[in-house]
Amino acid sequence: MPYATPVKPTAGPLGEPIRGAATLADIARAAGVSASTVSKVLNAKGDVAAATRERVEAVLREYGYRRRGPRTAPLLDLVFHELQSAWSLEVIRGAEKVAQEEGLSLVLSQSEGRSTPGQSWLDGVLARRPTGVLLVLSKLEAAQCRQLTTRGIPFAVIDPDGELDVDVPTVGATNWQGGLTATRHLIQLGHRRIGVVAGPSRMLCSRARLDGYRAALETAGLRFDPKLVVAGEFHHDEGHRLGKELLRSEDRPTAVVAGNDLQALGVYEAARELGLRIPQDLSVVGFDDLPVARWVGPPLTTIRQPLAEMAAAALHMVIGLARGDERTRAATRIELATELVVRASTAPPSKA
Amino acid sequence: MPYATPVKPTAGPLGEPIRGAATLADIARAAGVSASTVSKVLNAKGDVAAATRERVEAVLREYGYRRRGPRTAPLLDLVFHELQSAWSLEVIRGAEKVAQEEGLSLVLSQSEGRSTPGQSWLDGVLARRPTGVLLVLSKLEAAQCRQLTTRGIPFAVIDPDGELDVDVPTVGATNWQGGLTATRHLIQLGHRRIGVVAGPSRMLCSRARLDGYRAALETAGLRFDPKLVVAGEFHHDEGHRLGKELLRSEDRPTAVVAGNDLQALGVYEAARELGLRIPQDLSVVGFDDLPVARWVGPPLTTIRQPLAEMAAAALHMVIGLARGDERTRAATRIELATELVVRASTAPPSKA
DNA sequence: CTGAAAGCGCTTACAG
DNA sequence: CTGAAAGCGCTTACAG
Repeated sequence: MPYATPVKPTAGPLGEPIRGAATLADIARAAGVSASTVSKVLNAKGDVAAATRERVEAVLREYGYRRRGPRTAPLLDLVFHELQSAWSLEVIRGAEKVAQEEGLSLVLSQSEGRSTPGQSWLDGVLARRPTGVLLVLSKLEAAQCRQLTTRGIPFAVIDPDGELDVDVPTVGATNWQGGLTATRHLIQLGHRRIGVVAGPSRMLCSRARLDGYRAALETAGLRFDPKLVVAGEFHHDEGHRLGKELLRSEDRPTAVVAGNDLQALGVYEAARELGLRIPQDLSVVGFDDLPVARWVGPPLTTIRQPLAEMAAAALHMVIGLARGDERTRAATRIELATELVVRASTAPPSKA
Repeated sequence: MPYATPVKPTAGPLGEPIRGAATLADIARAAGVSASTVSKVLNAKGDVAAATRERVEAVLREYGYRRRGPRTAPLLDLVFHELQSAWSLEVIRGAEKVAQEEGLSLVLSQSEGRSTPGQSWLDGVLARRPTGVLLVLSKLEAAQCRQLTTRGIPFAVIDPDGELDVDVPTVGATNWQGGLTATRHLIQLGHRRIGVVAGPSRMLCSRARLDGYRAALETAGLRFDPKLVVAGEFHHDEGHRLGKELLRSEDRPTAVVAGNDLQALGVYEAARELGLRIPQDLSVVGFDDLPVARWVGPPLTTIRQPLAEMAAAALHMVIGLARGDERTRAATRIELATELVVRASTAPPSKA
């Protein structure tokens, strides 16, 4: 063997070109093609035979090729489905902290309502070559996953929106447990008719929370009444609209479990409009524990979801994958615990 | 002249190496030194005589030198003093929209409580060579300004924290006018004892708002009473603490102008604890018009500050400067209008 | 569709 | 402290 075998990068500070890591010339040699051809594959330029392209891509993947070039500060892409409410801010904050510790800079983008970021976003990612990608409430198509993998860019998803391939690393919270705990809290206070303003059913987290609610009712021997369940987007206005629907009905619930804190505030408003006092006439439980939950009147009882910690865990996962850390590769599904925070929006139902 | 004169970049898509823009070799020629020496100046490596360094830096500035290298997707740095509350999110959102339109990616960082970002941040910026830098409630030291200017990285400041050099581009809101409008609204409702929970006095925007309050009192022929003025950080807890101070006093005000919406929510809580109803017993006006202002009970009357638009304006300013646009260079101080949004937290004082 | 060759823009080890 | 020379990693125009 006339050449030193280039190594697969497995450690070393992020962003620094790794000593001994494969160069374009190494890849060319390993794939049995010229440097020109590898360059064309990498830049999606010029004609390359499909078979050649695949062989080169396989070698790129195998060696974990990353362009050297003048060292640019290492980046990490954070992609939101939607930059919405303090929810996003908590995630940003958690990610920013870890990024700073690890010497990474956060690049922020949003997929603008679409659950999958578009090709222009992916082109941008490939051009800026981040250390990794973190998706929040978004998902990637199979082809997009493959492109990232080919370039050696690892990724993880926070709170996946819909189903995902088994091998996509994810971080979430114990949503089912949270729905269960919220409902049990109300049952223990003596509530029997408990309504739900749920999040959109396309989202896994909403479905899990709703199932937790059902489980709590069932184990308490209470009947599940579909008339007490309404669902909509995770916004204040939806909470308001749906809450009003629920509270105007004949046999209105004495308590409501909301899909998140924003919906809970919408329920607050619906209750105000209908002259119902919280918690005397209506108990409300939220989900998330955003800062605003402490600030409203009355302060909101809610299920705390450790958003900053979830972002931090996901970032550590991506960084571990970028380093080729074996222990990270083994544990790419994480659920962090939720927790009931009792404040002043829940109380026993009035005897009326 | 044996060489074509390299041009100063003045137009063309951001991020693309500009046709005809100066290369390192051009700079060396213009400065009468070798390429090696220019490289050393740029990378702060090796010994370079102070005089040589200055000459080279002058030429770098003059030509607006930007490293070519493999084209990386163009970046824009967004630096927060503190990633706090929905306030930051509005700014991020406004910036993100413009960035997307202009094909820029946002890099997010925070200076962690210090009003000036540290050297490690600056090193990062120099390494990733963004198209520009946007500072939010932060400022740069003179030396940091010079380093950015030398590398041809323009910057602007949103809502500057403290005084700034005259030639630093800034975007703000009409804070004085806002304070005036908020106070006049209360005066017109019949209030005579109007308290203020002001923001920190080190911040220009707080001082301007407070001065607007004084001006409104004076033009209405009302006496300014320093006992009715308290000041603290722009947080809920400070609003709560200071509001309580103000409302527990002997001759309590019938209305409070808060420094921002978060402080106003703190005043809400103080009022609840003291058994004062809003707006019957106490009127409250906020500042910012964050989404939460619509969600609380009662919905908050506030001065709307167009945060997203401010961010957008600042971004356009930076982009204009990066392009060398003359019209941008002429107008680097912008104040966007604030606006009174009347909701349900203000009413005439009770006759008691 | 592929690759040898030239070249680009920058960096670096080293001689002076 | 400075620069000529070699070199790095990649891209590109072009011949086959």
